[in-house]
Amino acid sequence: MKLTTKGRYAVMAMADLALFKDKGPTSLTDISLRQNISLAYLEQIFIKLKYKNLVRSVRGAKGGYVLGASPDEIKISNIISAVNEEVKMLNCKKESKKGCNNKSTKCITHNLWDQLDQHINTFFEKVKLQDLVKKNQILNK
Amino acid sequence: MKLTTKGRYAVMAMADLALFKDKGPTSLTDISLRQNISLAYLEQIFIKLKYKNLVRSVRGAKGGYVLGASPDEIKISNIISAVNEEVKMLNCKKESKKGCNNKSTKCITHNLWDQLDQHINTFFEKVKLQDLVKKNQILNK
DNA sequence: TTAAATCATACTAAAATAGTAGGAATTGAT
DNA sequence: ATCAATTCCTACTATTTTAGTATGATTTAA
Repeated sequence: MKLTTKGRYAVMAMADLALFKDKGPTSLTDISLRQNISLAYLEQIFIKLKYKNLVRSVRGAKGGYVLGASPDEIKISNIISAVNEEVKMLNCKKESKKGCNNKSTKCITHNLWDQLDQHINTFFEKVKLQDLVKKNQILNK
Repeated sequence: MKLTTKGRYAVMAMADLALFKDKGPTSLTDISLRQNISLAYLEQIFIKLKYKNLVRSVRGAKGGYVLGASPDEIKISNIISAVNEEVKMLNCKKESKKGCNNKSTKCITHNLWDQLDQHINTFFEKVKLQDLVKKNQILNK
């Protein structure tokens, strides 16, 4: 599981889009200024968001981005996984050369990381964009 | 929140210690061989584990490390936080220069990361070293 | 005395992260 | 038709983190 500023930026930007969704397309310049994120970096992030249909783009002057769905339909997990291609915390198969071979004591902790991954994903599955912009409070579900 | 191989190595090594806890001190050389982790790297990790009293060292020949408490008293969260000094996923105060100032839209996602952090910690708080080695104990008796 | 072990510190290679840079294409407004 | 604002695209780069090496000192059972 990757949880870096890129994912955080993506969520912040999406929340920003949600906040201003009734005012037409929001330009990355605006988001860049409001959220204090480099414009060029935002552009890269939005390419990925668009690819996953989380946003739609409006090109040209007065263009920008709009949400690809309503805020109560977009899960945080969707956003995170859109910008960080890797979702799994640990894949023993891929690390087989490093000693983890799914048997014996070498992979004692395999299940642990697997469960953690599920745990985090579950968390992000439950929280919608809507939850972030509504009173800035995330409800316990 | 940092979840890297260092934390994984630490948990693996502690699990290894737990498995062999009835056979006197376990040397890092043994762990290194069994878990396929560089010896010198393990040494650095164990300095930190020892500092947090998760292990006790026995110096000299036939020495090694023993658990600082019984496996059912050691939480995974203790191990992770011992080797990765930073436990918090995001601290807005420390990032104030980057625009997050705990107010307005700039910190929309603050609560989200805060809750995620709690969520992960809760998970690691619940799992004990004992839980990891239970299954494997049969195999190694 | 010796070998096996921890302890301590400094250095380094590799990878990931977080950007920059420089343009090309599109389109609303004048 | 032109211009400016915008997305789109690709490559490059600086910084930081991670993971690992290297070297040697200290301790202690045999």
